[in-house]
Amino acid sequence: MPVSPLFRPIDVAPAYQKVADAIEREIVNGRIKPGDPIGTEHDLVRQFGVNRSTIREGIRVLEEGGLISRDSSRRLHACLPRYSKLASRLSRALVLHEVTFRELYEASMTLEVASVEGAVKSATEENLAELTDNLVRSEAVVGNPAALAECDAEFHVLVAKASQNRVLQLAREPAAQLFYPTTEMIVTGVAEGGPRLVAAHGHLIDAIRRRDREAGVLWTRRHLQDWRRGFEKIASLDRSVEHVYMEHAQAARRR
Amino acid sequence: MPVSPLFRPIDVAPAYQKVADAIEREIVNGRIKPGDPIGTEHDLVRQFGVNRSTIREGIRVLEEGGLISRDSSRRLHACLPRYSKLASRLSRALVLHEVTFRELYEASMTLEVASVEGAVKSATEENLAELTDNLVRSEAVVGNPAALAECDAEFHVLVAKASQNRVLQLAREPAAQLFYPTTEMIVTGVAEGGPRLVAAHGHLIDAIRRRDREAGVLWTRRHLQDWRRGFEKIASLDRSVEHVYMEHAQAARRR
DNA sequence: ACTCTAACTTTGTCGGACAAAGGGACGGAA
DNA sequence: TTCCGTCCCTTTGTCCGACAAAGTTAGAGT
Repeated sequence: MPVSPLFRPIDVAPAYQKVADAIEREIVNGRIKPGDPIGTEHDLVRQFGVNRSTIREGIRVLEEGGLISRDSSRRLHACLPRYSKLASRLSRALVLHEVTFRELYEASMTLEVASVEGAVKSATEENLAELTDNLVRSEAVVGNPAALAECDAEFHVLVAKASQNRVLQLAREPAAQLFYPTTEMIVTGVAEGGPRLVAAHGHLIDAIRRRDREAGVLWTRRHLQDWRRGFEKIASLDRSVEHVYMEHAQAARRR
Repeated sequence: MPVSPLFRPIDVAPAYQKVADAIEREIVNGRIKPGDPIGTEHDLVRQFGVNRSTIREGIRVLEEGGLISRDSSRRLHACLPRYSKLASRLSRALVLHEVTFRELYEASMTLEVASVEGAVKSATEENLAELTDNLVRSEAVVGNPAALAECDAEFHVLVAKASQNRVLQLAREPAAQLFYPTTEMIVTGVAEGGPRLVAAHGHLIDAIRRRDREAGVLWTRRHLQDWRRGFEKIASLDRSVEHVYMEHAQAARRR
């Protein structure tokens, strides 16, 4: 028969984990706000009553999670986790899970269409200015695949931003980090790829400005189908994403 | 004038970071496969030629990133990052960014509909069996809000799994981790909420089995609109997600 | 008030140490 | 021979103390 619950389960966890959890709690529940200083390692040693090595292990955990970081003088402070850094963790995981380009393509078809729909509904003048600026820069580098691919990635980040939906912004980022690097390969291999890409961006901006949902969705679909056609000229959609693409994500994380 | 590029930039990073990067590279590019042992801390001390404290800090970074973990005997081995753990990082970030329930709702409307469409197209018999099993368990706890909310969360994970699209699975998880805990509050406060939820699940399984895309989309929309109506009885959609919901995510992470 | 320097702090790394827990080997019992 | 218990070794988590490099602060001098 079950004994009466005289004792609560004891929280048994390594000290460094408890340190990390304690600091995380204070940040997540808002008692420590982003930007607030955390104190020196020595402070934490005194407060938690554990050794500095233990504190440092706890700090590493939080740092990797993006909850705290070190400023120019290496002092600790809480901070807002950055989407691109978090997303690169996810990209890495997707690579390890050996997802296929088909999965990437189909998920992106959903996520990018939703982004554009959001942008059509909610884009501000500032968003449109950013997008237009991006378009101008894209046109200038249409013959340079690496630079154009980078512009393309930025363009879609800006579209997602224009949707004013941060959940969507975050949800699309991991796939995008793996998806858009291939753009470089495609516009390198397919001559008309660059101009088509830039033209599609132009139509998309236009649709967003005119708040024309139909057109936005249509051009997003076309844009992605272009990608697909280009990609299928160089590889099968059922190939899994390989580690080479991670180099982009890693570079983005450090940036 | 620019000097000729005689020297490459020196990679200046803390030793623990280099240790983490080196191990990460081996895992991501496949030379160390998930499940492979990493060796003891002492081994790594010898291989990298740095102090054990330094090795340990590097290990914490990788552990937090989900790339390595310790088995029952605390030995290190590479592993496939788990979606729920990664997603809880993202949920945490969303809370810190103070996203609103409206953002969560609108993003989920997209993500869950896409999941169901994928499930309608690709669900296997095994997927259907899992879903049906979940339904049976849900019916058994329809009067218990906490247990029902848990079943609901699991149901939608299973639907995403049935889509066979791991990118989508991962993309929807962060929003879901914040979204579904509210279910408990809703079915507690709204008497007919529980039965309606279970009924919707039943219709969804039916649609997936019949490969009826229209019905799948319809019932997903209804299901989410039910959530919305229920939620608006207890709070505004424009309220931001608060830290209390993180407790669920934290519990899920440790599980 | 401004600048330059010297003293102090903080971080990153190192070396060694020890208790607790687990794994493995060895020997004895069934 | 196979099973089981004990002893030893390894590994991890934690602690202590130390030091160089880089940054910060305070104070002296102009």
